Amino acid sequence: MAKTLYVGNLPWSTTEADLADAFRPHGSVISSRIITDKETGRSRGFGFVEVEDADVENMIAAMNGADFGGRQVVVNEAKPRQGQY
DNA sequence: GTTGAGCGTT
Repeated sequence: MAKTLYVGNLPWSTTEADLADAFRPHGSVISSRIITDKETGRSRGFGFVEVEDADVENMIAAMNGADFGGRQVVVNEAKPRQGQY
């Protein structure tokens, strides 16, 4: 099983690989995604990380407020999206 | 060559 984490306050240059690298040591990362602007292609400054259900709490505790590229990232459980059930 | 509160694609 997996859950999705919302990651905000990211530097503009952050990539999905950077997210995965940062979260991997704290739990099982299924996938990572950076939200980019459809019109400009630039990063919106936030992303999502899909991790194992059992590691969600540990991931948030370990990464929420952590220093990432010089900025303190915000990590929370993502809101449910349309079409999940 | 910019910005900074906010929840994403099939």
